[in-house]
Amino acid sequence: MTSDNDNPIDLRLLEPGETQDAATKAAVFAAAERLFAEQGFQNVSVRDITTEAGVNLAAVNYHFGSKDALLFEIFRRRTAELNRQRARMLHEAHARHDGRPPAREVLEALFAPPLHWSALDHPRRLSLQFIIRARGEGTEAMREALRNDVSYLARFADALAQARPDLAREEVYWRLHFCLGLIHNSQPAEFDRLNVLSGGLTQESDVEALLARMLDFAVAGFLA
Amino acid sequence: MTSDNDNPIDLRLLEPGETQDAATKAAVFAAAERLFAEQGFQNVSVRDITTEAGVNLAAVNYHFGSKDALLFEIFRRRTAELNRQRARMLHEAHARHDGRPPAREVLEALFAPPLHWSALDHPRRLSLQFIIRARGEGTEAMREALRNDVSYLARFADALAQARPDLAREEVYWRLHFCLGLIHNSQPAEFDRLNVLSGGLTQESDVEALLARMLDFAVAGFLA
DNA sequence: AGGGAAGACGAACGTTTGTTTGATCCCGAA
DNA sequence: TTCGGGATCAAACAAACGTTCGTCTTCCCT
Repeated sequence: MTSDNDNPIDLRLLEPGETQDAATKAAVFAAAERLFAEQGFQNVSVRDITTEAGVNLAAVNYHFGSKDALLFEIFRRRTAELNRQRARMLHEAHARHDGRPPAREVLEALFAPPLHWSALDHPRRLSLQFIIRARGEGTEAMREALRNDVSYLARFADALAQARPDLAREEVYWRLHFCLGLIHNSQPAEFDRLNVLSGGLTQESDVEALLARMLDFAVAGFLA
Repeated sequence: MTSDNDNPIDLRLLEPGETQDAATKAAVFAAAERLFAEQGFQNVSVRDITTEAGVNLAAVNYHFGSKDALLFEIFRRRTAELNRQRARMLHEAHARHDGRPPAREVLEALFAPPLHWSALDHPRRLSLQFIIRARGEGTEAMREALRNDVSYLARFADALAQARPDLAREEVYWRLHFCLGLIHNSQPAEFDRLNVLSGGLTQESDVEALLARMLDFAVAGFLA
């Protein structure tokens, strides 16, 4: 049981009908998430997954129906967890400031969960890479889910609009879009290039420092 | 001959050895760029390309060697053109300000070329999507090229460091990285989500307004 | 102890993939 | 006109793909 593996709590929490222990299912899920995150969706075959998980080839279709359904299941579970953490942090920021949190704390609720996931020793490190990948190379079902599930983003837009009531609503959306771009750019390949450019000066492994840097940049940009 | 097609000047400019007119080669190039940009690299087969181009299946391997070589050829040609435009704008900004351009004009040299390409009626609109795609789902050769070709980025970092001499060099690199993230986020899928979120309030088709918005945000973030 | 459903298994299915082959066409040079 | 070589063509290639099929195995329930 490595740190990347699922705990059974997650499995039962999101699928109430699941009564089986399904160790094989969890192994497939964990192996698929890791391989997909590292190599991309189309570059990983069902045989790669089942070999990595040490289970039979037919396990994917038996437990998840199809390769695409497995992909979507991973995507759905991880995005739900990430958005839950963001919503909770935003809620706490509201509670701390009588419903009108400053822009910095709103953006922190947006940035902190994914940035913490990106830490080298975090159990959800590969989940974040998976989600970021889904944005560009995901199934049509994934992209449709990303497109339509904007309810949690709307709450961030509302909070940001409250923090800068003089700003046109349209502008709030654009700047929120820019802030999200900062997160989606937190990919290993981008960090590698940054390291080459800076001659190893930049340390993306220091997550807290990166979060502070990103917040400085984003807050200044949003309040411009 | 649609607007997306290559002109023969490009072909001869980058491959001096080319003596053949090669209308078929240009048709394959144009069809491949469009399909790859729209559907992703792995979701487009050689048969899709040759059918779209109206040529024989073997044309890809005959003219480019392999599917991957064709991909890399498109990538190499388009990134070279984009970086050339950026370098030229940066050079002009230097010329206008005695070698010390303000941050806004440096960032404009970084943002303007890709943003102009993203305009609906621009002949390089799909080229930009292709380049952005290459960042996440590209071949290992592409990602290595992206990682190692930082020479043109170094000049932007130098110019930005001159505009804010008090800023630690390390910080300059980080904020340049953040600025690049704004560009990479200019994908159709992201714009779609933004439109859903804002209820159609945001108009990404107004490229000049978007460039101004992005510059406001990035300059404030960089000077924070 | 026995019955039965769920799970795991090896093996094969039919497609689709990128690539290669050898014949044929076309057109400029001799 | 004849020759020759680059360009195009239909056809086939082996490999890899996702999925499905029967058949064992396992283990809980009565």
